[in-house]
Amino acid sequence: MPSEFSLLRDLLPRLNELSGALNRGRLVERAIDSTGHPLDRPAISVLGVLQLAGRPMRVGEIAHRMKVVGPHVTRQVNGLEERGLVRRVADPDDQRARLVELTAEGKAVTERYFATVESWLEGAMSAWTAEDRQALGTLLGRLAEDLAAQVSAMD
Amino acid sequence: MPSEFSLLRDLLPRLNELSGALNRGRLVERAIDSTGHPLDRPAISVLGVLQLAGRPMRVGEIAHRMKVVGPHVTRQVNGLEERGLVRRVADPDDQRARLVELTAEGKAVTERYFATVESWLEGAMSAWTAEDRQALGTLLGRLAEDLAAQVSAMD
DNA sequence: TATTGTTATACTCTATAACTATA
DNA sequence: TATAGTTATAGAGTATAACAATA
Repeated sequence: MPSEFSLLRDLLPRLNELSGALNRGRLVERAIDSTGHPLDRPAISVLGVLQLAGRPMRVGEIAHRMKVVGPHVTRQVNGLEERGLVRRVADPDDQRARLVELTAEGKAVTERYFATVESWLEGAMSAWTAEDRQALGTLLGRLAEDLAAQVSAMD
Repeated sequence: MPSEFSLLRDLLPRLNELSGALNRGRLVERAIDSTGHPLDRPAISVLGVLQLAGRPMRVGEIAHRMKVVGPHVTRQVNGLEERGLVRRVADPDDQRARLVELTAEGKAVTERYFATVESWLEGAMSAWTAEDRQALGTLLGRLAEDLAAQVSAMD
């Protein structure tokens, strides 16, 4: 009989391969090329957070979603503002804070980026059934949740 | 009816959450603490490659498996050698090259690390059925493969 | 005094370039 | 001249510390 399924031997290497395929293929970098702006990964990540939120956000809020610290977002926003992709506006509720919002060009750039990424994913998974897509999404979500719970339990 | 399953909305965020859960929890760093050596991620990665291969390897071979360039591995091996976790021995087949092999202490450290990681994975996934574990492994492997093929097709 | 954000600095990981030694 | 490895340097990404302004 075949030896039992092992998380260490059978699951961890798959996770490594996946992250390798994403990095090695420089998929993010190629999708950024399609935007016409020389952005880097954290910059496009800021744009993506704003786009998905669909509203202006504080620096601290963006940092929280990206799981990074504030100063890092400040620097990215500075660069994006210089390029005219975001602007800072006053926060009516708190004069200490300002809100970061996408400009029209920023929105267009982000939409081009997302469209490119989606078309590649569709290309890679064209042979997948709807059931398998759904199953992967569900299982991945569950793993992320269970790992987060495990981490909490360890603290 | 519910809107259709979207790779962009339903799969990509799950991948992000997973990588977030792994990084945010600093799982690798905690597992390293269990080894009793102040190693960093690339260093433990070199040890893991050697352990999984089960034989001495060339620097270039290690770099290939880690998907990084040679000089990076050289630096890691230098550090590991100073700590007595690996040693360099002559390659009988090619005098230009040397082989990197684990010392007894290096093996012990790697085994402690792997055991810790596995116990956490087991803890996180204790409620998972064997079928779901297997399904996730299979689907992840397939996704990694299909993405790699997509990248090849784009070159 | 607590919180939001910024500036300045430093650290980790990985890459490129130039060089040495052997094939 | 090609290949394996090393040394030195540089860059991207993110963190910590110190500070300013407002609550």
